Amino acid sequence: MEEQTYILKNIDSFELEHIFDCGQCFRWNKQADGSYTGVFKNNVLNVQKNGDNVIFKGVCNGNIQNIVIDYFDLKRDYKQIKNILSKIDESMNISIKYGSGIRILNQDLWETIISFIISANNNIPRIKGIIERLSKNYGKKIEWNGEKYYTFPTPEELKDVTVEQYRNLGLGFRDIRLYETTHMVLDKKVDLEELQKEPDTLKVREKLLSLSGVGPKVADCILLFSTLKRFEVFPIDVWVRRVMNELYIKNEDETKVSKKQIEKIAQEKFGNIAGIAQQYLFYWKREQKA
DNA sequence: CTGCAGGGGTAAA
DNA sequence: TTTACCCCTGCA
Repeated sequence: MEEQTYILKNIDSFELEHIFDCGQCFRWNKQADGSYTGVFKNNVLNVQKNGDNVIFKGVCNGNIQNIVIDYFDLKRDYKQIKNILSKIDESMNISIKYGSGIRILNQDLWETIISFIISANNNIPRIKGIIERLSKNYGKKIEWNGEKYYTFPTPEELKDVTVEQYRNLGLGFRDIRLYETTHMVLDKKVDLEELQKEPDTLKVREKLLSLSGVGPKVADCILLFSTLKRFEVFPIDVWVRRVMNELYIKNEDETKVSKKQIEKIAQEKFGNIAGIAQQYLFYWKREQKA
């Protein structure tokens, strides 16, 4: 594959740190020069920001411009979304200023499912390590710029992998979940192409929940961060619970705040773009702590 | 140095 | 509603 370059000029709402460190993806790594390199589908890309211009460079399976526009959700008007959300209240306004360059990536459905199964009760460095080892062992190699990269393995590529082999990669108790989900997808007990076409979000959610290792939080992450693109869902993890309690509920013990309570407030305040609001709040809260 | 809690939850009891 | 679960890290 030949290297391609694409330059976006005068871009609005696009910050590398915000996009890659807001918890939606696991395969983008910061380089010494501040740029990020990542693998998605059969593409390896380096993204660099220079003033208001963004330079995309890498090897792509297709036209780099089309691929970038799709993956980075460039057709969506985040300025308008931020306008709406920032008027809701002052906390939302502050968190949006903090993560003003966030964009929700269009990530491959299969990769998102497996990545977030791995994320359960886990921390980011370990999640990233597991995904890299999975790719290195079972994905396809792509060489670019003297470096080796590996695509995320397809269900077919994981067909013969045993539970024990997963365990040896450091999956821990998630080994069986990965095995079961892979075979449910291979056997079309859950048909990902059908899922992609299904308009009813609740039906899609139900299907996702039937997968092994997918509970409410993971299902919502898949709905929001993959090509399913459901911006109305509001994934609730410990950070989101924390920030929602601090801002709106103010319970002495945040662990006592129910999911339903948080969901209701999110729905009332943020409506059909609650998922994006969640990203601003999550990034804001998490970076403050870090 | 050893011990132990806790981490972007889930499934089974 | 409560509890165990793999593995790694941070900290007492």
